[in-house]
Amino acid sequence: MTSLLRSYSDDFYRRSTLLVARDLLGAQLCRNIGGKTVLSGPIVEVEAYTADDPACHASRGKTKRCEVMFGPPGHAYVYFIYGMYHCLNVVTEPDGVPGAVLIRAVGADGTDGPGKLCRQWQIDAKHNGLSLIQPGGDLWICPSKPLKDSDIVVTPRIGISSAQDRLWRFFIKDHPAVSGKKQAHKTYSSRRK
DNA sequence: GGGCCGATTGTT
DNA sequence: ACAATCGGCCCG
Repeated sequence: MTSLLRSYSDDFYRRSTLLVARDLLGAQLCRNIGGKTVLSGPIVEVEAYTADDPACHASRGKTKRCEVMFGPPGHAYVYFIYGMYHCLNVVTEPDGVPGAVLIRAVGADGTDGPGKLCRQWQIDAKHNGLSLIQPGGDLWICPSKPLKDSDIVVTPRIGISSAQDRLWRFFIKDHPAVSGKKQAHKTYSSRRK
């Protein structure tokens, strides 16, 4: 197996949030804890959030919580939700333009769902704003062979009440770690414009 | 300062 | 269907 000590540069993240979301599927999310323990697994489920999107934390302007989304791409946006969970996002778009991809599931033991991923990988508010482009750091993302469009499924995003017409959730077809399996879906290659 | 709500999850 | 659990956000 090839080394995990590689990572996407900020050029990868300084693009359309929807493209970054799609391209993150299959990439290896990697985690060092205390400088030694390494966790890793392929990203299998993501969601996109953008500036003109009513479901996005940044849609009504910059606040203390979401300010990282307005910063440079390739950094972690970690927020606290429902009084008990953290969720991990990757910041996208050029510096000054908000955008992020929510990491909903990783193909490692028991890491389905964004809340459980952060709990099990010990990701919390102290990682908010952290750069993800240093291989071997606390948290980074290692490139992988691109997936075929026919292996990707799109659906509305989970847990939001607005913008249900946007098919901005992407996951790897038939992957066991994907959450919310009962949802209706379409293949990425047949998505409507 | 107060009240409401949430990009979740596990139980009833 | 609903409880757990609490910081963020908006209003006043």
